[in-house]
Amino acid sequence: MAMQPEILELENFLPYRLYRLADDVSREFSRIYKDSHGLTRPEWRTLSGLGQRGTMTATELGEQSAMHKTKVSRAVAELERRRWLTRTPGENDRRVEHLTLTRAGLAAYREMVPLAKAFEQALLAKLSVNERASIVKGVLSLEIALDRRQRPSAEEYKTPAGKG
Amino acid sequence: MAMQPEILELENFLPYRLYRLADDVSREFSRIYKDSHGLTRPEWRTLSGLGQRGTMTATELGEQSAMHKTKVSRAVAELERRRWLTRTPGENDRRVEHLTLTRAGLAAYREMVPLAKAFEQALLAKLSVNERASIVKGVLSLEIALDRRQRPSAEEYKTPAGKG
DNA sequence: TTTCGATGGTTACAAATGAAACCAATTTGG
DNA sequence: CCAAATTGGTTTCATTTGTAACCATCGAAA
Repeated sequence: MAMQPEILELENFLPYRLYRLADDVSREFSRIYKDSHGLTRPEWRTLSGLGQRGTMTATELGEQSAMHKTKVSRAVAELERRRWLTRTPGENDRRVEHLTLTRAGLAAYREMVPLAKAFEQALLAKLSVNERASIVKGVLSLEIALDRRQRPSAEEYKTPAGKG
Repeated sequence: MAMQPEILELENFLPYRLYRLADDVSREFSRIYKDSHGLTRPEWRTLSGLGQRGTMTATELGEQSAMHKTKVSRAVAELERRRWLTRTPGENDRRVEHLTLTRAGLAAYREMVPLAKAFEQALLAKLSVNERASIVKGVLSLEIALDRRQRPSAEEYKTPAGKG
């Protein structure tokens, strides 16, 4: 075996491929909230988190949607400015603020959820049944391996609107 | 079917999970080039690309490693400042610059490649054989679905881009 | 009570990023 | 040959991001 210097093939390097893939998907998806409402990703995640859970504090939001304190803080400030959410001081603990979507915020959320789901379905629809199973299983296993998994359910990725 | 407003579960939303996963992996991996040499990701990719292919122009580098012009430009400037690469004006076309790693740049590259490979192996080693197959297959299928796949093999890069 | 250390959240500052303007060399179409 | 459009690459400027410092409140301990 020749001792030629070891070469790393960037195009086949998993961290690079994952990043690139996620970035492409995310960029594509961002149209949904960026083009329609001019939201940033942290803002979208905030809206999404509150729409999903109803009420959270900034810290909880950060945990749920994997955002740093400062991102949460700024996103919340912007959504408040738009009057898409309100802050309610905690009764027991005055440091925390309970965040809730306003009617307007909820409306925006409800408008975007179907688009988001459609996006995901369209993406998965480009794959075969086996490939769908693979990406779901693969991603989940890596999440577990990194001990970063939040919720384990994978049942939802079965099939987009009919088999095949 | 109840008419409750549609909820999106962020934790199970593929674009979000992909992004988060890639971000975690990438952040973890960045120690290898950040902690040891203070490189940024664009700088690492530049080093990696040139180490792999030998010589490229800035445009080619951007294509290979999915970086915007400006990122390439700045990364190249920094690596040049470190004397890790040199620019050679194109003979036929004086707009382009052929970039090549210096001895020092190559040394850094050779030092980091085994670490990068070890990182990838360690990551994959946390998965079962089936899970490994799944993530590889799943990622590849999505790359293809997005039509973003680069070449899976470096065999085709043997020739240094001589026209025709 | 007072003090001290943690915690929730914001802000200040520096670095990284992207869009667009820009410069220079090159090609194209008269 | 020349003017316009193109291309390779850099720079400027505004935005986004992360780190760290910061303010206020809280909980525990003395």
